[in-house]
Amino acid sequence: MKILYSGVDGAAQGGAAGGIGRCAVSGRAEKLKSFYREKGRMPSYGELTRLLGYKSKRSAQKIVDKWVEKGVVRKDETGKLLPGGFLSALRVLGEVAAGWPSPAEEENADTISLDDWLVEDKEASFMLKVTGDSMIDAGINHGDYVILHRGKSPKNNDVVVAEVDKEWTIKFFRRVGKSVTLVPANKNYKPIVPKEELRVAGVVTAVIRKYA
Amino acid sequence: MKILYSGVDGAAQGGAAGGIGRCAVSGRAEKLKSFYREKGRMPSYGELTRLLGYKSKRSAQKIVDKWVEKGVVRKDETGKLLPGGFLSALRVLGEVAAGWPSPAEEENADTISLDDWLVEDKEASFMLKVTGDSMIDAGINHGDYVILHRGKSPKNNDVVVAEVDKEWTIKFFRRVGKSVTLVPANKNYKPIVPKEELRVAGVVTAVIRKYA
DNA sequence: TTGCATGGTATACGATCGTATACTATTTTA
DNA sequence: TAAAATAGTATACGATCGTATACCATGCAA
Repeated sequence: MKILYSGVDGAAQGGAAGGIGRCAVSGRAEKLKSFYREKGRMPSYGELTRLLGYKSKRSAQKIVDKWVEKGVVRKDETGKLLPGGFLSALRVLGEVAAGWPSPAEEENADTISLDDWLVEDKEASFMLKVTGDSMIDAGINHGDYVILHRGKSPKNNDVVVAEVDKEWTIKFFRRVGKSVTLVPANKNYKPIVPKEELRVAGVVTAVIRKYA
Repeated sequence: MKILYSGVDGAAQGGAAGGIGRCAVSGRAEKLKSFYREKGRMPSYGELTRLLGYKSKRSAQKIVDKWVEKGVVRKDETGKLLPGGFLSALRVLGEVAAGWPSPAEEENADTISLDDWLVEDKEASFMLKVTGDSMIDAGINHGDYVILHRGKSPKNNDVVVAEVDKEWTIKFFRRVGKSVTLVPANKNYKPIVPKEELRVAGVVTAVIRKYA
C-alpha cells in the first residue's frame, strides 16, 4: 500500500493522477507579494522598478497597468498602489465529498480574508475561549474559540453568551412567548430558565477550533 | 425578569453592574483607523495633517511620534507609515466560564488577525467545506469549513483530508506500525483501512463554523 | 518588405513626500 | 510668578512621488 503526501509541489511526488498543482503566479507578481508581506505596504513606482529589476520607471508603469486590468492590484485616486486580489489570505475550494478539485479549479479559486469573512463588525466583536462542554452536541467543544457580536440581539435558536443569575454561560437562546430559556447542547445539562436577570453579552457568529 | 442586551455602548443600557464599556480609543487614532479601513493604506503626513484638521504638517509629525512610541503605528526605513497594532482584527478576551472581563481588561485586550493566527503558511493552505457527518463526534459538522495545510505530513491522531480507494474523506489519521487507518468520529461509520492507495491531501489545522 | 504591436530605456514635469528649524501661544509644573 | 513642557503654525529643503512624451529595439503578421 502506497501513501502519498501531497506536498506544495504536487507534480514532484505522485506525478499523474488527480494532480494537486502549485498555484501558478507570475514571477513578477510573486515579487510584489513578497514586498507587501515583508513591508506591510505597497511599493511606489520607483521601488517597484528596482524590485522588478528595471532601469526605467516606465516599465513598471506598464506592468502595473496590466495588473490593474486583471485586478491584481488597485490604484488610489492619487495614483498610489493598493493591494488587489493577489494576497487575500486563503483560497477556497469545493467540498470534501465532491472529490479533489482539479488544478484548473484551483487556480481560479476565490480567495478570501478570514477577518473580513468571519467578522462583520470588528468594533463590536470579540473572541472568547470556551470552557466546558455544555454545547458539545452543537459542535462547540472545550477549548474552542467563539466570535461574539455584541450589538446583535439574539434570534430564536441563536447561540449566545449570557450571564444568568450571576453566572456566565454559552447556550442556545430559545424564546417562547415572553419567557426565555437557555438550552445547552448536552443531555447531561439542564435548560436554564433565568429567575431574576438575564444579561446577554452577545450572539455567537462563528466557532473556531485550532489544532496544535 | 429582565433581559439586558449588551450593546456597543454598554453604559447606555444596563448602567452599573458588570459593565461592558466601549473600548476607548482616542479620536485621532479613530480617524486614522477609518482612513486605513477605507483606503487600504496608511496616509502620508500631508494627508494625515488634513485628516486630523491641522494646518501644519509638523503637528501631524508630533502625533505620529507618540503613536510610534505607543506602538499604534510603525515606520518604514524610508519614513513611511505602516499599520501598527491599532487595527488588528479582533480583541481576544478571557474564557466564558471565568466571568465577563472587566472594562479594564477589555481595553488592554490583545488583538489578533485571524488570518495570521489560523494560517501559518498561506501559500500551502486551503479552505474546504465539509460534507457529511463522519467527524461529528470530533465537533466537525456538515457545512463546517476546514483549513487544510498541504505541506504538512500527518502525525498520529491528526485530522486529515485523504483520498482512499478513489474517494475523498475527512478522518483521523491513525498509524500503527506500518499500517494506517482512517478513523471516523461517528460510531455509525467504520474505520477505513486503505487497500491500494492512500493519498493525503493535507492536515486540518483549523475548523471554522459560521452562523448565518 | 512594410507595418505595428510589444518591452524596455531615458528623461522631464509639477506635486507631494518625510524631515527639519524657528517661532507663537497655551498649559503645566516648580 | 517664573520656568518648562505642550500644542500648533509657518516655511523651507532635497528627495521621491505618479505621470507623460519620446525613442529604440525586437518579433510577428500582412
